[in-house]
Amino acid sequence: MSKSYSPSDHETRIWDKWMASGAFHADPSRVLSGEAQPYTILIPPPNVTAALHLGHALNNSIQDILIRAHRMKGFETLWMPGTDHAGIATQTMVDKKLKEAGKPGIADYKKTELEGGPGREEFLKLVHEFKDQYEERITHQLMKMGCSCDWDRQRFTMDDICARAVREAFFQLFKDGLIYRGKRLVNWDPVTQTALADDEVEMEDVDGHFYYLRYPLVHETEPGNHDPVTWAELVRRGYPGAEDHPEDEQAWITVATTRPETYMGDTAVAISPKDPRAKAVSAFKCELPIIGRVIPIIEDDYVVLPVKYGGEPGDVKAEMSTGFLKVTPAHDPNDWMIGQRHSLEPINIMAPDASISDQHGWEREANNEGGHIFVGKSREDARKLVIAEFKAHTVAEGSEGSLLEKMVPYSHSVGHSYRSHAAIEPYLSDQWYCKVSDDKLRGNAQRALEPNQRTENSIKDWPESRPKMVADDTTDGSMSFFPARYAKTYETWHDNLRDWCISRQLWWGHRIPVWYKEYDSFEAMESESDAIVLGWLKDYQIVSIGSDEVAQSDGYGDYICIADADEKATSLLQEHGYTQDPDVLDTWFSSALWPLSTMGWPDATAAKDSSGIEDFESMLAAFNPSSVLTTAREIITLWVSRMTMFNRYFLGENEQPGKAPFKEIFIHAMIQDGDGRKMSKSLGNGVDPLDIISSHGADAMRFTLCQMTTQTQDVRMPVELDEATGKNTSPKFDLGRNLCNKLWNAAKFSMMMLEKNPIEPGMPIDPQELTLIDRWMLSRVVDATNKINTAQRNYMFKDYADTLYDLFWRDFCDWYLESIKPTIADNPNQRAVLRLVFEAILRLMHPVMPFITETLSERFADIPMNEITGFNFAQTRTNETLCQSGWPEPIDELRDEVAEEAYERVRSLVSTIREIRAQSQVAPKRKIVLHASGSLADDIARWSPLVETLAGVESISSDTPDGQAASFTFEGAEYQLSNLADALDEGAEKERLTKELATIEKSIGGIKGRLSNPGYTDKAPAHLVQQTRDQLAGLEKDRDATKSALDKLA
RNA sequence: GGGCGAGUAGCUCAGUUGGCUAGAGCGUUCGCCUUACACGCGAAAUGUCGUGGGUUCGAGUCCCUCCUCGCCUACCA
Repeated sequence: MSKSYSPSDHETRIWDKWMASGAFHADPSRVLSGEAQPYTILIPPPNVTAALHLGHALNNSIQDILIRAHRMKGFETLWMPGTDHAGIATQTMVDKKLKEAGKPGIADYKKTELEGGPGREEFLKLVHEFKDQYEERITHQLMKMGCSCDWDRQRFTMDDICARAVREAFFQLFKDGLIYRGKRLVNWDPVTQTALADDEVEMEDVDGHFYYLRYPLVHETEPGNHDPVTWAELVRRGYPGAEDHPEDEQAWITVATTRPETYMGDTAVAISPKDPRAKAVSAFKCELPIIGRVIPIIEDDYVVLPVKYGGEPGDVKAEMSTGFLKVTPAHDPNDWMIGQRHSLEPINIMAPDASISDQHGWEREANNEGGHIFVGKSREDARKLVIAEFKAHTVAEGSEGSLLEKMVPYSHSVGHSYRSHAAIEPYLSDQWYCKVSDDKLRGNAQRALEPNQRTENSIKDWPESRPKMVADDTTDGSMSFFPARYAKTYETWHDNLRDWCISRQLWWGHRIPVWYKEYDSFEAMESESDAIVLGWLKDYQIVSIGSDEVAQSDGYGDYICIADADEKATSLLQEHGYTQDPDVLDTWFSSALWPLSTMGWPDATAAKDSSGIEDFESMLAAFNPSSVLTTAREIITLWVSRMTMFNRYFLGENEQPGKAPFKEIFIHAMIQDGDGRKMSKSLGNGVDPLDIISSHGADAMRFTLCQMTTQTQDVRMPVELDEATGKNTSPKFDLGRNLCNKLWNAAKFSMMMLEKNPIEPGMPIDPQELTLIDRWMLSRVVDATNKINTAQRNYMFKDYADTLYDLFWRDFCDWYLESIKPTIADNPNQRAVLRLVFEAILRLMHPVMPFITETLSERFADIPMNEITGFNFAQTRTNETLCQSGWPEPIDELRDEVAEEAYERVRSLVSTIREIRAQSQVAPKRKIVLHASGSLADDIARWSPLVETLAGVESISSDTPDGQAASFTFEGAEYQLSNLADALDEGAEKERLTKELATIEKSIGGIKGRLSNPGYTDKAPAHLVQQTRDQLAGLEKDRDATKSALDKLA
């Protein structure tokens, strides 16, 4: 074996071996027949937008650790791999790449499409190419990391099987009235020109201003005619402060806004009914300057009173507002609500690119309105122009002051697209919604939570629909978060849930399976849609809607949704004048179906036929619900919730909700750089997993990531630029690399020992016949195995890694291997223990460090193992490879407290001697003599030759040393070491003992203080007090022995 | 504004229900190529456990106050 471990020499070969062995392939029949318990993980499908980063490496390492451990424990494991089409992200990315390459972008293809050419199709071809490329890259990365997914079953969220699930889900929800179309304000991304869901909007702080705009007050004499209202009139009506203005001039009110450019869409000004000015002005109207539109003044409780009139001091709105609120229903969600309450017609003043437009709802010319100078301007330019215009004009000719009363700097947070980063425009449009607020979706997502993780309020609002039937019931109350605190995030999200906008104005994604046709009259629509159902579509399950709010507002329209529309149905619809909705579904709609679609739902036979995977029909029954979902916390709302709602909804039967899609959800930390910043491309602080694999090896990376995975929400990884390669790396990975190297060498050394003196097959060995050190080592393995099992059960990955490290490095290398050096050659039982313990260590390490352990396992394959009674391994399908071999399952009786205690004394004695050697500067190779008599001499005789080997002791003498010697205390008695040097430095020896004495005295002081406190002796548990007394007694003995040694020197 | 998390050695982090003199890795110092491993071995130094209070015989751990940082969420009058 080479001097050090070189990962690249082995990883590829080992990977190929695993793939050839079929070790990762899940067999549902073993689950259904009861041969094995299922253990399932669904990969959070990575976006095909980019290569995997370190966060993915962490996420997938964790999943692989869990999967490999359970495989070895005898579970039938399925790790379902796949990728996500990531609609908006991918489409944007491809567009960007095309433009960078100087090729036509999506705008050009859209133009072609409008001209009747094949724009959409052609563009999608390019996206598919991009997707194929990245999917391959991602798959390759996962394989390099060692991910033991069932690669034969890999899915993509837009493949045939997943697409069928999407169509069926949409159909069912549509049929059940849980999908509807609505005309309302959505989060509009003007750059990508699509609607976004609430959680795709990121809030960012923006420095802006409050603009105070004056709107002149008018009487409307008759529609289209109005006269100015004077301040004198307001004075008469008791408007506070009106008397401060010239009485014959036109009066105005002032509105405060951060978005003056939307004033063209104002349809009212609102005032609180509690405002003392309300009565005085509500009979009047306002005239929008420049445009000339006359709008009413309405009273609405939503409006906050300014501080002056009784508003809460400290409330930003009360502090900054004037009490008059401009109402722009088409461009502000709150104004939309006010508009609904007061039946105001919204006026949309923007084009989809957020430029000011009079072609999208603002009938400027028809209504003879001004403001043409704003048309065509971007939001930003329009704002500047509005401000300039207001500044340049006065309320009426000759009046004082401009229409722009003042500007006040104001910083607030504004929604931005998580993709284009453009400011979100609340925009009025027709969109499809999923009624997730329905109890059958939201309610059952809440009920899925384990009751101990739910809040009282939530249990009150959404009581369980039925009690748990059996212990492992996977419906209500079956889903737990780890760490538990994340259950709260999940619950709160549902508490505030609004209906989910599922349509996206994109090309890349699942096309909405709805066809539309317009009719001249309601009767025509009715009769034809009846005819359709009975006629040319009679072979299909269809739902037709001709009377929802949008359909009616558009005239007479009919929407048809067909269950699993095939090409024939599609062409029939086209023949009859129906066109398919051009929009696609939100990516998360298909992601939400991941636990179902990957298992072949709704039609496993079709899935079998199209994929050629014979056992597809058994998958759902065998592997849903999955065991655990491993993901990052940002996904709780986007994904976990939706998967839960859909799984329960679609697997429900007889009005009863179905099972939750997973039993446990593990939320892992996010990796940040050394300064606590997110790793990102733009900051250049990202670390590429493949770079680490090539510099340190996959196992080193995995161990380090595992070791970093604590229960906190963030972990930091200092990033450094490797000058040699020009790539980012982190010194943290050295930990893993060093461990691998140590393992390699320990294996080399063990093998050397076992080859020199081969193990011979024999009868099972009784652990009681083993030497102290062997019983100790076995006991340590038992202890570590228990700790690791607990750590795995609770997703405490750092505990797992630390336990491995301590067991292997500290116990096995530092003490066991060093201890057996003198005896292994002559003790066949010891060789059996070495072989077995090393095997157990390899298996315990394998889930974290699969490549090196498999490699070493190959090397050890020919070295026989003797059975040690009670040291068992789990039953698995085969032991052909280490990754399929059984997990250590030693019986508890191998935990040997006596051996642990005895060896602890050896270690303590050895450490004491080593300390003296170091302090007295004994030459490292020099052998010394230990003088000990009495019971310690007997013990050492039994422990022999451990102390000699470990402490560099040549012999143990029961005589007192005749010449120079160093004294030390051990367990309260005085002993000597001699032959430390050719001549002992008495001064140094005295100094050492004096220092030692001071340390002991200090400890005694502390302990005496505690014992002299009556509160302690009276109230603390008796065993603790006794322990303290024993400790004091021990220390006093040590003190006396040290003193006597010191006296002898003097 | 609401919620969550973090603040422990120079750095990255552990520290279960309060209970031996607060730990690990890296880094640092000293000595070593001691029958695998210098990616190593042996030894050592380094802490007012963010602040201030409280409960207790006893607090890194429980309660309250405040400070700093991060994340989520709400808010464009």
